[in-house]
Order: sequence, then structure tokens, then C-alpha cells
Amino acid sequence: MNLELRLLKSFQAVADHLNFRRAAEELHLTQPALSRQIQQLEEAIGKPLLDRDRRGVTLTHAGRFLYERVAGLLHDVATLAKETREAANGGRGTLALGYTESAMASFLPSLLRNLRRRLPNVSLQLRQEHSEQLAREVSLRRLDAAIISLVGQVPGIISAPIATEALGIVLPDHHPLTVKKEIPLPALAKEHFILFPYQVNPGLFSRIMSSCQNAGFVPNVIEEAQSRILAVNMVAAGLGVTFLSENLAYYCGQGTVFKPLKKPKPLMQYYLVEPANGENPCVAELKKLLPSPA
Amino acid sequence: MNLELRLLKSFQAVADHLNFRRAAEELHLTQPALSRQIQQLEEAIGKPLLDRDRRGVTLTHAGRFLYERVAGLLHDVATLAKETREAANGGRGTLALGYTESAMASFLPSLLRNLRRRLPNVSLQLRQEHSEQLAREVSLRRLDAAIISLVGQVPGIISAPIATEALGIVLPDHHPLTVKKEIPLPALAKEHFILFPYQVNPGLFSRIMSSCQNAGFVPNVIEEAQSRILAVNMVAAGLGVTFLSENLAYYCGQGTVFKPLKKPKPLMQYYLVEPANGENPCVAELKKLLPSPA
DNA sequence: TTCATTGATGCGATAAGGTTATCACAGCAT
DNA sequence: ATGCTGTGATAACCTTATCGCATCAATGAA
Repeated sequence: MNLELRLLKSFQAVADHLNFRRAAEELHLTQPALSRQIQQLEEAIGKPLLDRDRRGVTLTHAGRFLYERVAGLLHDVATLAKETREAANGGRGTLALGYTESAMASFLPSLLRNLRRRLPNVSLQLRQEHSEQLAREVSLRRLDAAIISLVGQVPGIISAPIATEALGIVLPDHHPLTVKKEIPLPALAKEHFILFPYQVNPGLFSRIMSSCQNAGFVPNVIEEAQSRILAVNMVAAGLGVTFLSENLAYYCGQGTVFKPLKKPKPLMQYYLVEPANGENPCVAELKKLLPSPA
Repeated sequence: MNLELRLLKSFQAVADHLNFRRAAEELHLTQPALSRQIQQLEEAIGKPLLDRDRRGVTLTHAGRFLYERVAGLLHDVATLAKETREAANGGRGTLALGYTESAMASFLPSLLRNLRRRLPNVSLQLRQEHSEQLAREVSLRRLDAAIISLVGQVPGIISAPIATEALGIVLPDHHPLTVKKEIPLPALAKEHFILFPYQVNPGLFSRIMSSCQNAGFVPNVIEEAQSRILAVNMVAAGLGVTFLSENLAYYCGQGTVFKPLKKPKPLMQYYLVEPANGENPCVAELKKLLPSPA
């Protein structure tokens, strides 16, 4: 009852040649061995597949049916083996990747474009979460990797810095500091700040808080915005000022001005985290495409 | 390098259970045998498929990839075996069937409908030819069977009568014989006949010629028509009379009248021919659906 | 007839695959 | 610590499947 691929290959060879001897030669077998294999196959199917006329072989109806399909099946098997090998090298399979909203607002779109180009047969499963949740998912191995902006002390994960972004400040266009080219952070000590809630981007929140403390003041947070665009609009409305990555300066439209900060600038730091004993080879490919940590 | 189905089935069982012992039990094997099969599979693929942690098994990236596809492949193999068995019983495969134009004008449409219903998975290859050509094609085994109306002496084929159709006569509606219920054939001795050319339907042609000879006259053929409808129209135009199967009497429209002939009626005889050593089991199924030779 | 060629068969050698017994390691309860 | 249990791997042995060789029976050609 057991179809074996060896038998199907032999059947295909016999059907190709309609001749046991030549088929056996092609298979690097002797003719008797091949005869037995075909008998075995016919026993497994339960019906004759070949008509052995004394001067040659013809296919029976069932034999023709099988012959028309065997090539496809054998091809499928070979393909499966090949693609599994590719999967081991990261060229196929699934990559479950987590990311923060801020990464998506920054370098992630171009990274994903490159990833698709380099690994066209890998199916991406993307998930946006906050940094802490992402780290937890990675440690549970429910994500193969994640790009986060805060690296906590979650066990079982390893992280590597991959990109920094300097923060600048968004001012209303009538603000006196707009005449300056770069703003020293202490000059903002008396401003009203519009920030994200801590939960939305804890990485950014912590960075800003510590930078301000180093600059000698505690920021006066008067509003919390749910998105960057909203924060910039609130600046335009004169409610206060807000921080923004330098490479997102183009977010600033009418009524606002973007200004870089003077060194030491607060920096937004991104990390790639992966499970400590992760083995998804797609992650290795991903790493090759990451922006340098410089 | 050789993937064998046995190895894939074993891999599937291990991946199902993530446990060698339980998988081995399901496969009716001992655990060491299974361990070696998996090693063998990994060697064939060239990459590890399982991570053997001391307290259980997890799939590697490549292992997950393979696992997602193995079930489909094994299903394909099982299906192929099952369908090949069905093919041997005539339930699958191809039936190359020839027929004459006259058969198609008579009982063939309903026969084909029944055939489709009974063998929905058999692909029909239909071909319309003249009887002689069909007999030749069957003897060359380029057709599995054919329905013809003239059985000649082509070697290598066997034929069986399957249906007779009594012929009637189509008269113009002003013809004096239309008052009769049945027409004796000799009464038509002086008529002008419209027939098919010999080549178009030699079976019909021969039948009519011999019937007329038995009735004591040689028909006066004045026209040859290429189709039944055309012949009936020519009768309506007053060019002569023509023969027509009784069950095709509904062909007669305005200007013509169909009359049965008095016994002995000339009969149209159909035969099923098949190769002498034909083995397409679909033909056996076809035979069960044929109209009785009565 | 004689010979070449077809696929099938009997038999001994051998390789492939299975079982048994055992090992090394990890986690857990004592 | 100390067994105890459960994990998969390994080694030795045995069974079975598969192979090649020699040969056979049937057919067609010379």
C-alpha cells in the first residue's frame, strides 16, 4: 500500500522508454531489479500499470493516468527539498518582525523595501507595539526580531544599537528663539512642552527627561499628543514646543519652525533585539541591511 | 540526497508531537529507528530541521518551512494513488470517443449527457468522422471506441450492434401518397430521391440501396444533400423525397410530411467498435449506458 | 532453424532499516 | 545531595528488502 518515490521514479523511467532494459540502464539498475520494482508498484496500487507484450511495453489506462501526473509530483518533491534548503539559509519562510511607531516614522519603510528586495520569498509578519511589549514578545520567541527604542532588562534577548537620531525642537514661527541657528537645550527651560505619553514611546520619553535633567531643568509638560503630526499642530496653535527627530523636520508646516539643538543633543537610540538563542536565519539577513549604529 | 516519503511521514509525526517517543509510537516504530530516520532526512536536506533540546524538540526555521508543506505533499501522493486506482476502474482518465454525424443527430447527445453524469472525472475527447475513418482510428488505437453506422472488415477491432432506427420517408405535402398511413417501399419506385453522398454516410447509403433493390427497384437519385435539414428543405421545394429516421421526424417542417414505411422497413444500424485488445475501462462503463440493440 | 531481444524468476550476497540495551543529560521530588 | 523520570543519541545485533547474477520462456528477425 506504500507508494515510494523510488518506485515512482522507476515507473517514470519505464514509461519514458517503454522498455525495461533501457530504463534500468538510465536508473543505474539491472533489469530484473527494475521489473521487481514495477511489480511492487503495481501491487501497491492494486492494478496493473503496464501491458507487457513480448515485444515491448505499453501503458494501461491507469498507467497513462499515473504517468501524466508523476512528473509533477516528483518535481514538487524536488522543489520542496530545494526550498527547504533555501529556508535554512534565510531565503524562504517567515520573518516575524516587530517595530515601534517611531521606527516606522523614520528609517523602517526604506529598510522594509530593501528587505523585500533581498528576500523576496520570505513572508513578513509585521507587528507594531511599544518597545517594552516588543521586548517581551521577542523573549517569548513570538517575534523573530524587533526594532525598539528602549532596551530594558528583559531576560533571554540580545540587543544591538542600530541607529541614532538627533532630536531638534519645533517652535511656533513667532518665537524669539527662531532667529538662532541652533538652540541650546537650557534655553528651553521655561517653555511648555508637548510630549507623547510615556506609554506611547517610553524610549523617547526617558531620553528627553534625562537630557533635560542634564541641562539643568525639569520640562514643564503641558500637553500630551498621540502622534507627531498632532504635536506639531499643537505647536502651530501656540500651545508650546515639542521635540522631533532631525530627519523628520519636514513634518513642520505652516506656523512652525524646526531648529536643531546645540550639542550635547538629546539622541533617539534604536536597537535590534532578538531571542538569545534565536535561529531564524532571516534575522541574519535583516542585520546586513540595518542602518549603521553611527 | 534522496527524500523518501517514509522520512517525510516520520518528520511530520515528530513535528506533530514535538516528541520522538510519542511520534515513534504513532508510527509503530521504536524511538532509535525514528531518530535515525530524522538524521537521514536532515542529511538529505543538508540542514538541521529540529533543535533537540534536552527537554523536548523544537522546529528550526527550515523545519517549520518543511512542516507547513509536508502535509500537502503527502496528501498529493495519497490522492495520486487513490485516483490511479479509480482510473483503473474507469472512473478517471481519458476516453477518446469517435462518432458519426448521424449518431450525433440521434441518440448521442443524451448518451453523452449520461456519460458525463456517470463518469464526471473522465475527460472526453470527442471526434466526428465518417464510419470508415473511425474504424481505422480505432484499429490504430488512436480512439478508445467509436459509434459508427457501417461495420466493415477492418482488422483488430470488435464491433457490437447497439441501436437500430427505422427509416421513414419525407414527402412534399401535396404528394398523393400523404393520404396513406404507411408507405410501402415499392410505391416509391418512380420517385426522385435526395440522398447523402456515399462518403458522407456510407452506412445509410448502403442500407437504402439494398432496401430498394429488395423492393425491386433502383432509386433514382437526383440530388445529394450535405445535411438532413437541407434534404428536408429540398423536399419542401418539390425536388423529390428523402429518407429520414423515424425518431427525427420532427425535422419536417412546413411543406413536408413524414410518413413511416411499411415493413420490411429499411433500418439504420449503429455499432460500437473498440480495439480487439482494448483495455480502457471507461469503454466498459460506456457500454453500460448504450441504448439496447433491440 | 538459429539468434537476438523482450520481460520474468530463483538464488545468494549485501545494504538498509529495525529492535534491544544502554548512555548522557536535564528537571523534579525527595 | 540523591534518586527518579523523561528526553534524544548511540552501539550492537538481527531481519528484511533490495540488488546483481545467471537463467528462463516467449517472441520476432535473419
